[in-house]
Amino acid sequence: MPQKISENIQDYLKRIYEFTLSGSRASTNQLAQALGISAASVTNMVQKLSKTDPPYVTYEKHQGVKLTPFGQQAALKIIRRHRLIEIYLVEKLGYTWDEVHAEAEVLEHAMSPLLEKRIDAALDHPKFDPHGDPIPDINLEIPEIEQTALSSLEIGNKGRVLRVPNEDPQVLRYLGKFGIRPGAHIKLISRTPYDQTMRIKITETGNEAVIGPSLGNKISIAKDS
Amino acid sequence: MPQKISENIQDYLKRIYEFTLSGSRASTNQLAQALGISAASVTNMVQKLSKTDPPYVTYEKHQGVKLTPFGQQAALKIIRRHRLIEIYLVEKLGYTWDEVHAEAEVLEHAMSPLLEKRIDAALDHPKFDPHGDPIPDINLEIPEIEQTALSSLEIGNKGRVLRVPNEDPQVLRYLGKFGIRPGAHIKLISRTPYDQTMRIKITETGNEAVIGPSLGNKISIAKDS
DNA sequence: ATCATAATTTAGGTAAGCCTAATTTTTATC
DNA sequence: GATAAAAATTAGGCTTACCTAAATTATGAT
Repeated sequence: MPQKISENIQDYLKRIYEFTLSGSRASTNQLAQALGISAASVTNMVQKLSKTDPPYVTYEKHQGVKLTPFGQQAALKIIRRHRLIEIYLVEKLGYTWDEVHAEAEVLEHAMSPLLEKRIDAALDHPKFDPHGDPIPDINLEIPEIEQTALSSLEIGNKGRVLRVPNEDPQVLRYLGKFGIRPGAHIKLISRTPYDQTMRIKITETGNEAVIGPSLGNKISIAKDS
Repeated sequence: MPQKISENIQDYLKRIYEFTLSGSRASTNQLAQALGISAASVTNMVQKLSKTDPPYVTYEKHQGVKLTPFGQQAALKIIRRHRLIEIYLVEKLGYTWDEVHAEAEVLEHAMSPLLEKRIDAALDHPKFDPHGDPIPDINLEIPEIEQTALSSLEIGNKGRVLRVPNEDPQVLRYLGKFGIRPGAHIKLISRTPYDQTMRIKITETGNEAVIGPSLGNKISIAKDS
């Protein structure tokens, strides 16, 4: 019955997109926590999003949500803007990579198609944001990258960092200190049997860093063959 | 009694600022029209804005509103952002001067203090926006400029354009076509007695342009002595 | 000064998007 | 497969910022 929905759809869609990347559906609770609102509110909004014309999501009670193709386009549109802003702020305005996420989170909603185009052009159509996340192109195509978790690296083997988690400034500053950034070459020194904590060496800086297992799972690398 | 008010205060404050520049109070109807909402809504909001702590405006029934010093600071803060964005878009992203107002109108609300600082620095602390409007500095001081309306120029006399109206893209494109922009040197050729329509010559381009009286009143110049 | 008209305010109401509390459904364990 | 715990939904409410219609106040022309 309803037709149009507000601004913050975009936040819902982005989160749903993230949570359903792996193929599973996004749960009400997951979304509530990620969005910082109550589960009841999520249920409510999700029902609306499934009844627009066309619908943004498919929703079945107690089964979680999935994006429709239409919803996915909408999500990718906003993700493209978010990541373009991030890389722009770093490249052109001297931001550090731990500062850009929060800023982009706000700016993405205020970005016109024209501004998107100009920023894209000013950066010569960048393919990745500062954290290594791929930027959907103008047609919202997103390149598939072969990547594995840092945690799956074997001791003594080497790899190249592809992406790091992007939301927590503290983590980003920690990683930055050691030179762990997209493009950095690393080698796994050791892994404790008890808690899987890793020591890795960063080729470019010569530093060694300690990475816990949960962080290790969020850092993506390409393994050296 | 109330304490905090929403986002769009800023739009109210900006408009009130503009309408009270000349010293008079801003009327309910004026604001309603400028904001594209009903007069009743303006009355309502204005009452709220006069009851915050501290209040943004002083308001007396049927007498219109004025900004308090607090409200004026808030207005200048957003005007600074608006104008910084405008000049940034022109200087760094290839916008034309008729495109930037609408864009800035949205972006100004999404601009963090850090972004403001970076943009200000990237442009080396610009003093004017693309339309010649002064940009309040970091302390929200706004330089007073000696200026008069184009319409007050005497026939045969010369002047330098200081600012042009900034909101209507059509007008801006018209002016741009003749080279009428801040800094341009002009000479008044003639003025019809009947409707005060002026013909002016632009030194830089050699063009002649016809300017009606209402537009002539909105273009500010410095008269050549 | 009166009175029509214009401007403003008041009253009452709506839609969005959130909330808490109560209820229902699912899930996981014994 | 019963049942306790967890997850999700429904019901009912709140706030913000808008609206229209009706009432009030101000203004300006005679």
